[in-house]
Amino acid sequence: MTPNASPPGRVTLSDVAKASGLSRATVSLVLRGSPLVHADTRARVEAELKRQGYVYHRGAANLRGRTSTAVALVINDLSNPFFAEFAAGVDEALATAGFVTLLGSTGESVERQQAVLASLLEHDPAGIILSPAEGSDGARLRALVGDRTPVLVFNRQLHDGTTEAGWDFLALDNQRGARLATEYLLDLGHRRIAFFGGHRDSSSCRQRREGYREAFAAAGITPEPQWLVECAPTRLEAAGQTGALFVRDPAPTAAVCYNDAVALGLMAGLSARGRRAGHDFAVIGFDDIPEASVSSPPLTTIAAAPRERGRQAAELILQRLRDPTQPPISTVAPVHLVLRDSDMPLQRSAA
Amino acid sequence: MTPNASPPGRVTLSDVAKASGLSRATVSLVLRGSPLVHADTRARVEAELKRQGYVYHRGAANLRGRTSTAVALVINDLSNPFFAEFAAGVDEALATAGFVTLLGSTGESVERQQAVLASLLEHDPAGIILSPAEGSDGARLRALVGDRTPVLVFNRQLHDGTTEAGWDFLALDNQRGARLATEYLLDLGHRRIAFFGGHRDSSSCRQRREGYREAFAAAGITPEPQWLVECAPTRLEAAGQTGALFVRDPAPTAAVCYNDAVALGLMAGLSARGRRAGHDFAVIGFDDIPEASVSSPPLTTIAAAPRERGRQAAELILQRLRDPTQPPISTVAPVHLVLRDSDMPLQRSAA
DNA sequence: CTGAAAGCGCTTACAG
DNA sequence: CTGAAAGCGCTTACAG
Repeated sequence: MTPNASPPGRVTLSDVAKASGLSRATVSLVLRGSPLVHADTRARVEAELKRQGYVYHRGAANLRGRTSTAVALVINDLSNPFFAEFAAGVDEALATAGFVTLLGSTGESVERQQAVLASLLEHDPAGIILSPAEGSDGARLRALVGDRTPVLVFNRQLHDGTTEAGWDFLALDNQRGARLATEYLLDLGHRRIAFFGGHRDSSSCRQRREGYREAFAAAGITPEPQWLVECAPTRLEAAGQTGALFVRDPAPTAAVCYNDAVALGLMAGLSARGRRAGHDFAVIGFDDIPEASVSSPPLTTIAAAPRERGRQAAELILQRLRDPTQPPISTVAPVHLVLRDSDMPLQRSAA
Repeated sequence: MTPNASPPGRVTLSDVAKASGLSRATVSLVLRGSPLVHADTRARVEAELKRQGYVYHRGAANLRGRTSTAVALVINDLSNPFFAEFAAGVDEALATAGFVTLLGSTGESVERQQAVLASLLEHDPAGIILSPAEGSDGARLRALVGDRTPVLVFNRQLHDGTTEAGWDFLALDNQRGARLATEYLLDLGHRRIAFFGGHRDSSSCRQRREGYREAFAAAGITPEPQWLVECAPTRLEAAGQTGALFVRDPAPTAAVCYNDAVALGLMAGLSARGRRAGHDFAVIGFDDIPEASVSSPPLTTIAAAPRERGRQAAELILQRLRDPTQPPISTVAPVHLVLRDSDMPLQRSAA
């Protein structure tokens, strides 16, 4: 309020204590709502707190109490809407619990991930939510993080196995998602269904392929090996690989895609060949990114509710902070089919 | 490495000092790369640091030195791709400078904004990057933040004026962007051009409308008042308001939209009326969100390069930390037209 | 080139 | 119900 040239200097507990003629201990008790303090004293202190514009210094409190009210969130990249939603969910739930989110991005680089974690660790997070960069080495991560800081691994399994390493794990039900998509297409009458996109060596791709196989097995059908086409999980790569679907006759009439980016790329690839998803070829994605609902046609897909996953991840790490001794838990988050317009029954494609 | 049941307990400077037969002061000097320390001593300390798995406690250092290596980033919502990109840029630049990002989301609520700021302030950020919630009151914010913590306001002006309040300001060149879009449509032969979407009382909307007027003025044309149609800046609202464009004859043949969300909604609204953007009506957006490049048709728009803006915001706040006394600076970030397929010359729409 | 002492802003036993 | 003292993990003068 007063126009000061020099920065005012922080108001501390001591200042407030002095001005109210009390000890710092008493003011501290007021701050944390202790019932030990007399109501009059409390009122007096609170007035003084307000008057001086006191701001609690959580860092000092944490140092003294050897606690931390921060949780580090390490993700690939916020420009991926899936992770942006996830981060929003994490931040929301952490804020509600009185924690602050320390953000770090790896850009899918294992080296940057080490650097980012090292830096975040210096800020003494109570726990870490880590969506590992592709190719992350569990042992190396563990050597860096140590065993003082609990970690929740999200989405991707670490190479040497997460659960065994004693870290919690939250995964999407990849297998069930792909099974749901495949079953739905089978119900629609399709028999020649491709699994399109993704890399065989990624754990999520393996799991989704497994769900695809499962649905075929349940239907008593054996999928042809050439219906499995690999490609990098990007729109561009997928568009470029579209041709691989039609090299042999009879070609597939439908595809379960590794993710939405791939599905969107496939739809573009189909357009380029004079075909249209939902009209003469059925396409199902995975993720339900925001674009899926506004593509043309809107994409039928498997939704993973990333924001809800974020909240769940935050809850899991908070729970771990409350009870550090309970054995590591591995959670599989549900997933569901969202029907839009990119699929259709077999008849139409035969026409 | 050793399977401990009980948590290991933090390794401190004292531990390392003791083990190397030195004082804490010396170890501290090693940590910060002081040239005062003998090379041999340094080597000895560094080996011990590694051996014990020492992790620097930046919070303790900051407390002692009365410094902070955190910057708070308060935004509306990460699920908005514009802000997600912005946040990614901020985080990237802060990380490079050795700072950590404290994340907070307001969800466009002025009350939550107060709460989030209060909470972040307790974590003692060196500075704050604030993209204010709509309707934010500058005086109220300033009362909360005080004048110890520098603030960079991004994107939206505060109600009582930012610059006067002594805070730095980074804005998009809204006016120039809208002028570029309008001029381009005029060049294409359009004369009846709507300004579609946004709320009159938001400063960015006012500025964009001003750019629109400017282009008309330069062309010596007076726009009709009914070409200004308001609506909330969401896809859904925009789709619903599409009809307002065609209530009077002759109707506009083109629209400059408040933002991409509105433009996408308008394109949907046009489709519903049997029209198609880029074919018989010209549409230009603002923001260049990722969806703009994959909509159907891809959207011609004004790009604000949000990631680059994020980096810029981080640079500005870091600069302010270096020199707290320099007068508040107000920066206007450039903006440019990205041509895609949702516009077209007038002739085609006349056909 | 290295060490002893004080202190950043808090909280936690321990007295009274 | 309130206060005096010690200490969280660091850094900063000040000596030597």
